[in-house]
Amino acid sequence: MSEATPAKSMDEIMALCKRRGFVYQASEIYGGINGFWDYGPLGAQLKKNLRDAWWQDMIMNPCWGRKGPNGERVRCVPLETRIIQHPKVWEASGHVGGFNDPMVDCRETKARYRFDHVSVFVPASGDAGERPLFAFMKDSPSEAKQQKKAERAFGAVKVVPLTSIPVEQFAKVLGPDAEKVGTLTEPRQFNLMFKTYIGATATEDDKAYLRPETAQGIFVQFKNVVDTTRVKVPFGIGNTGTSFRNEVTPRNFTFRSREFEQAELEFFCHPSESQDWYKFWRDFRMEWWQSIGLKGENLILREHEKDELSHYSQGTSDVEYRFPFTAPGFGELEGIAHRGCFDLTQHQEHSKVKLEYFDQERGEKLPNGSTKGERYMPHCIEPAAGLDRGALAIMCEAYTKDPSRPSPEIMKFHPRIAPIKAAVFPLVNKDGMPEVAERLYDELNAKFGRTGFIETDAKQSIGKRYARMDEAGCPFCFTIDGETLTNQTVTVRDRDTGGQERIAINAVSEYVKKKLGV
RNA sequence: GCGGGUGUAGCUCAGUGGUAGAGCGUCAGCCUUCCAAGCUGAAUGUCGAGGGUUCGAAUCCCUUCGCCCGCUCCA
Repeated sequence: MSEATPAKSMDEIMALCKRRGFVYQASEIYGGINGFWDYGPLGAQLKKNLRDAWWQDMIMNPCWGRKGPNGERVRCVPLETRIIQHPKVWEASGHVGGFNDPMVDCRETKARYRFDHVSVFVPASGDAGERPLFAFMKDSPSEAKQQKKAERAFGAVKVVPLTSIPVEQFAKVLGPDAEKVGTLTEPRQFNLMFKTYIGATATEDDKAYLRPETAQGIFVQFKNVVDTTRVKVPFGIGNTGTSFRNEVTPRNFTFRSREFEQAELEFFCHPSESQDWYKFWRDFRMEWWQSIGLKGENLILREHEKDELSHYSQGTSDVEYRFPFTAPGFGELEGIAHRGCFDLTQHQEHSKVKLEYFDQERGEKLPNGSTKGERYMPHCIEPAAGLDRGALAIMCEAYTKDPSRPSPEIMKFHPRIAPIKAAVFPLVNKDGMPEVAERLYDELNAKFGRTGFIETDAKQSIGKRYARMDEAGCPFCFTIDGETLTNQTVTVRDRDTGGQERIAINAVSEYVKKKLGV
């Protein structure tokens, strides 16, 4: 951790989130429920602003109107797909298999292993008899240690997976770092997908899953979007919505929640252009997070190593933020993955519906001037962002402690994301100031109320009202004072500096408009 | 799932067996012409929940839940 960014206290951030109504524990009056968090009034608006910014910059005006690597405007359309999909969707996507890794625990060492990752030294030939079998993890210290023991016991040894050993024989297995035999539990299933039942009878035949990602809904509707709109590859389909994962250990405030919201774009392109688009999206997504306030060295773009990649991926990058609880490490905000044609191919195989795209602009030129066309399976670039993680990163980044100020805790939100956009205060609650404040408040609320809260408050001292706005992250406060009544000017107080300037009261709307970028 | 810590007002916390507390915040009033100022007053708790021991439990014991840290996990 560098000197420039002193560690922020997660406890203090969480306390402020509760105190000012950003985040509440879900079902708190019943004792809470592990892995679930609710947003209070300010948090709900903050997250909506984040979601709206994504929607605007990814779908309605993708990449701020910038041209893609093909030299044309980036084109995207929205989609809203359901949390519950046909169960076969998750078989095709690989989630049913992948979300069911059986695990074994060691009763002695308390270690937990993925069942299919554990190997065992057994005699090269014949039965071990009453002698133990020596379990180990490949490429861990246990490998050499157990091999030594096994060779002493059996002479020649061979390696077999633990999955090939009948559970009845586990009593003979010596765990990787155990002293006694028989400490491994039988393999247990960990279902990372939430299960539910469709229909009132709720039998096993009615089983369905709550989606672990929004992406599959997009792939499943790819053909409908192509057939019913005038989109042409390359283009993207965006979808925001709630997903569910039965995390083994929900941890770190809202960072690893069991219910969370994603904003995913699946961008479809010709295989030959896919690398260019991958790089394009990777770089834009990094720039986008920076543009909404995650500036500085706490945000990084990290390209995955080859051995980190999924078997189908030809490249993945993460936008990562250094949270107080990950520092000096980073936590993932968004993954930008080159998924190749894996998903569409999988769904084509499982559904038996052709999902290939017929590209009329490709292929050899015909005498009449048109082209012959080319049929291919589009490749897909997937920028998949976590909105709750984004909101959390924004809150952590915004949280600033300045003991030199009378109100030491300040949320320095980017104006575009700030849940409270502006506040209007009469300096004192008399002499006609409240009436002027009321009129200005009405004007601002009518013009900017759709972007967030506009506040007004005449009670208590002006310092206290400014302080409250600092903690809530309101970027500007407009104050009506004695001078307003004579020359029609107000003061603008800047949240981050506490500095003030004086502007004409009829210029306030324009000022806010410009600062909010709306 | 394991181990450690923790849970008292909105927030931070004190309270080790004998009437439930403080600071800050919140609210009301007064005051106040620019930064949590001052004065007066007020509200707020099944002491995380359940059970037990005891004449009596926030306090001791058991169970359970949440949160934090470490392990484990993270397709």
